Amino acid sequence: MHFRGLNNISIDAKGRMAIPARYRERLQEACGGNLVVTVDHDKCLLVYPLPEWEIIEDKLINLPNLNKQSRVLQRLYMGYATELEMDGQGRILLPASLRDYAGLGKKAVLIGQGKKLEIWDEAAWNENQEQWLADMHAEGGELPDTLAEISL
Amino acid sequence: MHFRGLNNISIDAKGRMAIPARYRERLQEACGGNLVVTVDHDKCLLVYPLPEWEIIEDKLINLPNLNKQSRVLQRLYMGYATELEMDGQGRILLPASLRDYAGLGKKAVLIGQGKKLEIWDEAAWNENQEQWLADMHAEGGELPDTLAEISL
DNA sequence: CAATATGTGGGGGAAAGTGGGGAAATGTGG
DNA sequence: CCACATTTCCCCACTTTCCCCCACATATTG
Repeated sequence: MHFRGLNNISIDAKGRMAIPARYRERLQEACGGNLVVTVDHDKCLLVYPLPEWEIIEDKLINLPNLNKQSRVLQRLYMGYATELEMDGQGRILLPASLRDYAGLGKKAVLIGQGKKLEIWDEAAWNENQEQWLADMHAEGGELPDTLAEISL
Repeated sequence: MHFRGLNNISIDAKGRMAIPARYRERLQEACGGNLVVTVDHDKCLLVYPLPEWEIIEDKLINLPNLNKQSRVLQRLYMGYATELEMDGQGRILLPASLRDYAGLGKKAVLIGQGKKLEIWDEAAWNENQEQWLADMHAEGGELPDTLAEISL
Protein backbone atom coordinates (compact mmCIF):
# COMPACT_ATOMS: atom_id res chain seq x y z
CA MET A 1 0.00 0.00 0.00
CA HIS A 2 2.15 2.85 -1.22
CA PHE A 3 1.60 6.33 -2.46
CA ARG A 4 2.35 6.94 -6.09
CA GLY A 5 1.31 9.18 -8.91
CA LEU A 6 1.24 12.86 -9.72
CA ASN A 7 -1.51 15.36 -9.00
CA ASN A 8 -1.82 18.99 -9.99
CA ILE A 9 -3.10 20.90 -7.01
CA SER A 10 -4.08 24.49 -6.46
CA ILE A 11 -3.39 26.28 -3.21
CA ASP A 12 -5.94 28.96 -2.41
CA ALA A 13 -5.39 32.38 -0.90
CA LYS A 14 -5.73 30.98 2.61
CA GLY A 15 -3.01 28.41 2.06
CA ARG A 16 -5.36 25.46 1.84
CA MET A 17 -4.63 22.46 -0.33
CA ALA A 18 -7.14 19.73 -1.27
CA ILE A 19 -5.86 16.19 -0.85
CA PRO A 20 -6.94 14.12 -3.88
CA ALA A 21 -9.94 11.97 -3.02
CA ARG A 22 -8.19 8.72 -3.82
CA TYR A 23 -5.61 9.38 -1.10
CA ARG A 24 -8.06 10.44 1.61
CA GLU A 25 -9.44 7.04 2.47
CA ARG A 26 -5.96 5.61 2.70
CA LEU A 27 -4.81 8.43 4.93
CA GLN A 28 -7.79 7.99 7.21
CA GLU A 29 -7.09 4.34 7.82
CA ALA A 30 -3.32 4.79 8.01
CA CYS A 31 -3.39 7.50 10.63
CA GLY A 32 -6.91 8.73 11.31
CA GLY A 33 -6.14 11.88 9.33
CA ASN A 34 -3.14 12.81 11.51
CA LEU A 35 -0.41 14.03 9.21
CA VAL A 36 3.02 15.52 9.66
CA VAL A 37 4.41 17.96 7.13
CA THR A 38 8.04 18.92 7.04
CA VAL A 39 10.67 20.18 4.63
CA ASP A 40 13.06 18.34 2.37
CA HIS A 41 16.55 19.54 1.64
CA ASP A 42 15.74 20.12 -1.98
CA LYS A 43 13.07 22.71 -1.44
CA CYS A 44 9.93 20.69 -1.37
CA LEU A 45 7.63 19.58 1.44
CA LEU A 46 7.11 16.05 2.73
CA VAL A 47 3.82 14.72 4.06
CA TYR A 48 3.85 11.63 6.31
CA PRO A 49 1.12 9.74 8.09
CA LEU A 50 1.92 10.35 11.77
CA PRO A 51 3.02 6.75 12.53
CA GLU A 52 5.42 6.77 9.60
CA TRP A 53 6.84 10.08 10.70
CA GLU A 54 7.52 8.81 14.20
CA ILE A 55 9.77 6.10 12.75
CA ILE A 56 11.75 8.75 10.91
CA GLU A 57 11.88 10.93 13.97
CA ASP A 58 13.42 8.17 16.06
CA LYS A 59 16.14 7.74 13.47
CA LEU A 60 16.84 11.45 13.49
CA ILE A 61 16.99 11.67 17.27
CA ASN A 62 19.51 8.86 17.44
CA LEU A 63 21.88 10.34 14.90
CA PRO A 64 25.35 11.09 16.27
CA ASN A 65 24.87 14.80 16.83
CA LEU A 66 28.44 15.83 17.17
CA ASN A 67 28.43 15.38 13.42
CA LYS A 68 27.60 18.66 11.74
CA GLN A 69 25.46 17.19 8.97
CA SER A 70 23.45 15.26 11.50
CA ARG A 71 22.59 18.44 13.32
CA VAL A 72 21.57 20.09 10.07
CA LEU A 73 19.24 17.22 9.27
CA GLN A 74 17.75 17.31 12.74
CA ARG A 75 17.16 21.04 12.70
CA LEU A 76 15.62 21.09 9.26
CA TYR A 77 13.46 17.99 9.37
CA MET A 78 12.42 18.05 13.01
CA GLY A 79 12.40 21.79 13.25
CA TYR A 80 9.85 22.27 10.53
CA ALA A 81 7.79 19.18 11.28
CA THR A 82 4.21 20.30 11.80
CA GLU A 83 1.33 18.11 12.81
CA LEU A 84 -1.94 18.80 11.02
CA GLU A 85 -5.29 17.27 10.13
CA MET A 86 -7.55 17.31 7.13
CA ASP A 87 -10.64 19.49 7.49
CA GLY A 88 -14.17 18.41 6.65
CA GLN A 89 -13.54 18.82 2.93
CA GLY A 90 -10.32 16.82 2.90
CA ARG A 91 -8.04 19.83 2.77
CA ILE A 92 -4.96 20.70 4.81
CA LEU A 93 -3.86 24.18 5.79
CA LEU A 94 -0.16 24.63 5.10
CA PRO A 95 1.53 27.06 7.53
CA ALA A 96 3.04 30.13 5.91
CA SER A 97 6.54 29.20 7.03
CA LEU A 98 6.42 25.93 5.13
CA ARG A 99 4.92 27.49 2.05
CA ASP A 100 7.66 30.08 2.04
CA TYR A 101 10.36 27.47 2.44
CA ALA A 102 9.21 25.53 -0.61
CA GLY A 103 8.37 28.64 -2.63
CA LEU A 104 4.80 27.50 -3.07
CA GLY A 105 2.58 29.72 -5.19
CA LYS A 106 -0.95 29.06 -6.36
CA LYS A 107 -0.12 26.00 -8.41
CA ALA A 108 1.59 23.01 -6.88
CA VAL A 109 2.31 19.37 -7.66
CA LEU A 110 1.66 16.53 -5.24
CA ILE A 111 3.55 13.32 -5.95
CA GLY A 112 3.30 9.96 -4.24
CA GLN A 113 6.63 8.63 -2.98
CA GLY A 114 5.95 5.34 -1.28
CA LYS A 115 5.43 5.99 2.40
CA LYS A 116 5.23 9.74 1.97
CA LEU A 117 3.95 12.45 -0.35
CA GLU A 118 5.95 15.34 -1.74
CA ILE A 119 4.65 18.82 -2.49
CA TRP A 120 6.43 20.96 -5.08
CA ASP A 121 5.76 24.34 -6.53
CA GLU A 122 4.68 23.59 -10.08
CA ALA A 123 7.31 25.73 -11.78
CA ALA A 124 10.06 24.36 -9.54
CA TRP A 125 8.99 20.79 -10.28
CA ASN A 126 9.14 21.35 -14.02
CA GLU A 127 12.55 22.99 -13.86
CA ASN A 128 13.99 20.23 -11.72
CA GLN A 129 12.54 17.54 -13.91
CA GLU A 130 14.17 18.94 -17.02
CA GLN A 131 17.47 19.09 -15.19
CA TRP A 132 17.18 15.52 -13.98
CA LEU A 133 16.43 14.21 -17.44
CA ALA A 134 19.30 16.13 -18.95
CA ASP A 135 21.64 14.74 -16.29
CA MET A 136 20.51 11.18 -16.87
CA HIS A 137 21.25 11.38 -20.55
CA ALA A 138 24.54 13.15 -20.07
CA GLU A 139 25.87 10.55 -17.66
CA GLY A 140 25.63 7.86 -20.26
CA GLY A 141 25.15 4.77 -18.17
CA GLU A 142 27.54 5.49 -15.32
CA LEU A 143 25.38 4.57 -12.39
CA PRO A 144 26.20 3.64 -8.81
CA ASP A 145 26.22 -0.11 -8.14
CA THR A 146 22.96 -0.11 -6.27
CA LEU A 147 21.20 1.48 -9.21
CA ALA A 148 22.81 -0.48 -11.98
CA GLU A 149 20.96 -3.61 -10.94
CA ILE A 150 17.52 -2.17 -11.45
CA SER A 151 15.70 -2.94 -14.65
CA LEU A 152 12.38 -1.34 -15.33
CA MET B 1 3.84 -14.96 -21.53
CA HIS B 2 5.33 -11.76 -22.87
CA PHE B 3 4.07 -8.76 -24.71
CA ARG B 4 5.47 -8.24 -28.15
CA GLY B 5 4.63 -6.48 -31.36
CA LEU B 6 3.74 -3.01 -32.51
CA ASN B 7 0.29 -1.43 -32.72
CA ASN B 8 -0.85 1.86 -34.14
CA ILE B 9 -3.25 3.45 -31.72
CA SER B 10 -5.34 6.59 -31.77
CA ILE B 11 -5.90 8.74 -28.72
CA ASP B 12 -9.17 10.63 -28.66
CA ALA B 13 -9.85 14.16 -27.48
CA LYS B 14 -10.45 13.01 -23.93
CA GLY B 15 -7.14 11.24 -23.70
CA ARG B 16 -8.53 7.73 -24.02
CA MET B 17 -6.62 4.94 -25.68
CA ALA B 18 -8.05 1.58 -26.75
CA ILE B 19 -5.98 -1.43 -25.70
CA PRO B 20 -5.78 -3.88 -28.62
CA ALA B 21 -8.22 -6.71 -28.07
CA ARG B 22 -5.59 -9.42 -28.14
CA TYR B 23 -3.90 -7.89 -25.09
CA ARG B 24 -7.07 -7.44 -23.06
CA GLU B 25 -7.64 -11.03 -22.11
CA ARG B 26 -4.06 -11.38 -21.02
CA LEU B 27 -4.24 -8.22 -18.95
CA GLN B 28 -7.42 -9.37 -17.29
CA GLU B 29 -5.94 -12.60 -16.10
CA ALA B 30 -2.58 -11.07 -15.22
CA CYS B 31 -3.97 -8.33 -13.03
CA GLY B 32 -7.75 -8.14 -13.20
CA GLY B 33 -7.44 -5.07 -15.40
CA ASN B 34 -5.36 -3.15 -12.82
CA LEU B 35 -2.61 -1.37 -14.70
CA VAL B 36 0.08 1.10 -13.76
CA VAL B 37 1.32 3.66 -16.24
CA THR B 38 4.47 5.64 -15.64
CA VAL B 39 7.12 7.54 -17.56
CA ASP B 40 10.44 6.46 -18.97
CA HIS B 41 13.46 8.69 -19.07
CA ASP B 42 13.37 8.89 -22.82
CA LYS B 43 10.00 10.48 -23.15
CA CYS B 44 7.69 7.55 -23.55
CA LEU B 45 5.23 5.87 -21.22
CA LEU B 46 5.44 2.40 -19.66
CA VAL B 47 2.41 0.23 -18.90
CA TYR B 48 2.71 -2.56 -16.32
CA PRO B 49 0.26 -5.04 -14.89
CA LEU B 50 -0.05 -3.96 -11.24
CA PRO B 51 1.76 -7.01 -9.78
CA GLU B 52 4.71 -6.48 -12.08
CA TRP B 53 4.87 -2.84 -11.14
CA GLU B 54 4.87 -3.57 -7.43
CA ILE B 55 8.05 -5.59 -7.80
CA ILE B 56 9.75 -2.59 -9.34
CA GLU B 57 8.29 -0.22 -6.82
CA ASP B 58 9.72 -2.21 -3.93
CA LYS B 59 13.16 -1.92 -5.45
CA LEU B 60 12.71 1.81 -5.88
CA ILE B 61 11.50 2.38 -2.33
CA ASN B 62 14.46 0.57 -0.86
CA LEU B 63 17.04 2.61 -2.72
CA PRO B 64 19.32 4.66 -0.44
CA ASN B 65 17.59 7.99 -0.71
CA LEU B 66 20.34 10.23 0.50
CA ASN B 67 21.82 9.43 -2.91
CA LYS B 68 20.82 12.05 -5.45
CA GLN B 69 20.36 9.74 -8.41
CA SER B 70 18.18 7.44 -6.34
CA ARG B 71 15.87 10.31 -5.55
CA VAL B 72 15.65 11.24 -9.20
CA LEU B 73 14.60 7.73 -10.14
CA GLN B 74 12.08 7.60 -7.33
CA ARG B 75 10.59 10.95 -8.20
CA LEU B 76 10.29 10.25 -11.89
CA TYR B 77 9.17 6.64 -11.94
CA MET B 78 7.16 6.45 -8.74
CA GLY B 79 6.09 10.05 -8.96
CA TYR B 80 4.36 9.57 -12.26
CA ALA B 81 3.13 6.04 -11.64
CA THR B 82 -0.63 6.13 -12.03
CA GLU B 83 -2.94 3.25 -11.32
CA LEU B 84 -5.74 2.85 -13.84
CA GLU B 85 -8.30 0.39 -15.09
CA MET B 86 -9.76 -0.36 -18.45
CA ASP B 87 -13.29 0.94 -18.99
CA GLY B 88 -16.16 -1.11 -20.38
CA GLN B 89 -14.78 -0.78 -23.91
CA GLY B 90 -11.26 -1.85 -23.02
CA ARG B 91 -9.83 1.66 -23.02
CA ILE B 92 -7.61 3.44 -20.52
CA LEU B 93 -7.74 7.16 -19.78
CA LEU B 94 -4.25 8.61 -19.79
CA PRO B 95 -3.93 11.56 -17.39
CA ALA B 96 -3.00 14.87 -18.99
CA SER B 97 0.28 15.03 -17.09
CA LEU B 98 1.46 11.77 -18.61
CA ARG B 99 0.33 12.70 -22.11
CA ASP B 100 2.18 15.99 -21.82
CA TYR B 101 5.32 14.30 -20.60
CA ALA B 102 5.48 11.94 -23.57
CA GLY B 103 4.27 14.55 -26.04
CA LEU B 104 1.37 12.35 -27.09
CA GLY B 105 -0.84 13.68 -29.84
CA LYS B 106 -3.67 11.91 -31.62
CA LYS B 107 -1.57 9.12 -33.07
CA ALA B 108 0.53 6.88 -30.91
CA VAL B 109 2.41 3.59 -31.09
CA LEU B 110 2.03 0.80 -28.56
CA ILE B 111 4.93 -1.62 -28.34
CA GLY B 112 5.11 -4.91 -26.52
CA GLN B 113 8.26 -5.12 -24.40
CA GLY B 114 8.11 -8.34 -22.46
CA LYS B 115 6.60 -7.66 -19.07
CA LYS B 116 5.52 -4.18 -20.03
CA LEU B 117 4.13 -2.13 -22.88
CA GLU B 118 5.55 1.14 -24.17
CA ILE B 119 3.55 4.04 -25.56
CA TRP B 120 5.20 6.50 -27.93
CA ASP B 121 3.93 9.43 -29.87
CA GLU B 122 3.97 8.22 -33.45
CA ALA B 123 6.17 11.00 -34.79
CA ALA B 124 8.60 10.71 -31.87
CA TRP B 125 8.83 6.96 -32.39
CA ASN B 126 9.76 7.34 -36.03
CA GLU B 127 12.37 9.97 -35.33
CA ASN B 128 13.97 7.98 -32.56
CA GLN B 129 14.02 4.84 -34.60
CA GLU B 130 15.97 6.51 -37.37
CA GLN B 131 18.35 7.97 -34.85
CA TRP B 132 18.97 4.63 -33.16
CA LEU B 133 19.76 2.92 -36.40
CA ALA B 134 22.12 5.70 -37.39
CA ASP B 135 23.86 5.51 -34.03
CA MET B 136 24.33 1.77 -34.20
CA HIS B 137 26.06 2.04 -37.53
CA ALA B 138 28.16 5.00 -36.44
CA GLU B 139 29.47 3.27 -33.32
CA GLY B 140 30.90 0.51 -35.44
CA GLY B 141 30.65 -2.50 -33.19
CA GLU B 142 31.94 -1.02 -29.94
CA LEU B 143 29.55 -2.54 -27.47
CA PRO B 144 29.65 -2.82 -23.68
CA ASP B 145 30.70 -6.23 -22.36
CA THR B 146 27.22 -7.28 -21.34
CA LEU B 147 25.97 -6.80 -24.88
CA ALA B 148 28.92 -8.30 -26.67
CA GLU B 149 27.94 -11.80 -25.58
CA ILE B 150 24.47 -11.67 -27.01
CA SER B 151 23.77 -13.25 -30.35
CA LEU B 152 20.52 -12.54 -32.13
C1' DC C 1 -22.63 -10.40 -47.95
C1' DA C 2 -24.15 -11.03 -43.50
C1' DA C 3 -22.87 -11.19 -38.77
C1' DT C 4 -19.86 -10.49 -35.10
C1' DA C 5 -16.14 -8.26 -33.00
C1' DT C 6 -13.33 -4.23 -32.51
C1' DG C 7 -12.38 0.70 -32.62
C1' DT C 8 -14.14 5.59 -32.09
C1' DG C 9 -16.85 9.47 -30.59
C1' DG C 10 -19.92 12.02 -27.61
C1' DG C 11 -23.52 13.18 -23.94
C1' DG C 12 -25.08 13.30 -19.21
C1' DG C 13 -24.90 12.43 -14.27
C1' DA C 14 -22.15 12.03 -10.30
C1' DA C 15 -18.18 13.16 -7.79
C1' DA C 16 -14.33 15.93 -6.81
C1' DG C 17 -12.01 20.48 -6.81
C1' DT C 18 -12.33 25.48 -5.78
C1' DG C 19 -13.54 29.75 -3.60
C1' DG C 20 -15.70 32.82 -0.27
C1' DG C 21 -18.53 34.27 3.96
C1' DG C 22 -19.12 34.07 8.73
C1' DA C 23 -18.70 31.98 13.43
C1' DA C 24 -15.62 30.32 16.81
C1' DA C 25 -11.15 30.26 18.78
C1' DT C 26 -6.81 32.16 19.58
C1' DG C 27 -3.58 35.65 20.47
C1' DT C 28 -2.24 40.58 21.45
C1' DG C 29 -2.17 45.04 23.59
C1' DG C 30 -4.00 48.22 26.47
C1' DC D 1 -9.37 41.44 32.67
C1' DC D 2 -11.44 43.21 28.71
C1' DA D 3 -11.59 44.81 23.86
C1' DC D 4 -9.82 44.25 19.52
C1' DA D 5 -7.48 42.02 15.70
C1' DT D 6 -6.17 37.94 13.49
C1' DT D 7 -6.33 33.27 12.45
C1' DT D 8 -8.62 28.93 11.94
C1' DC D 9 -12.32 26.15 10.87
C1' DC D 10 -16.83 24.87 9.15
C1' DC D 11 -20.37 25.28 5.90
C1' DC D 12 -22.47 26.34 1.49
C1' DA D 13 -22.45 27.11 -3.51
C1' DC D 14 -20.31 27.00 -7.94
C1' DT D 15 -17.36 25.06 -11.45
C1' DT D 16 -14.83 21.56 -13.49
C1' DT D 17 -13.48 17.03 -14.29
C1' DC D 18 -14.15 12.31 -14.52
C1' DC D 19 -16.60 8.06 -15.52
C1' DC D 20 -20.18 5.29 -17.20
C1' DC D 21 -23.16 4.31 -20.82
C1' DC D 22 -25.02 4.34 -25.44
C1' DA D 23 -24.57 4.74 -30.42
C1' DC D 24 -22.18 4.63 -34.65
C1' DA D 25 -18.21 3.47 -37.77
C1' DT D 26 -14.88 0.30 -39.28
C1' DA D 27 -12.69 -4.04 -39.60
C1' DT D 28 -12.83 -9.26 -39.52
C1' DT D 29 -14.71 -13.65 -39.99
C1' DG D 30 -17.65 -17.26 -41.55
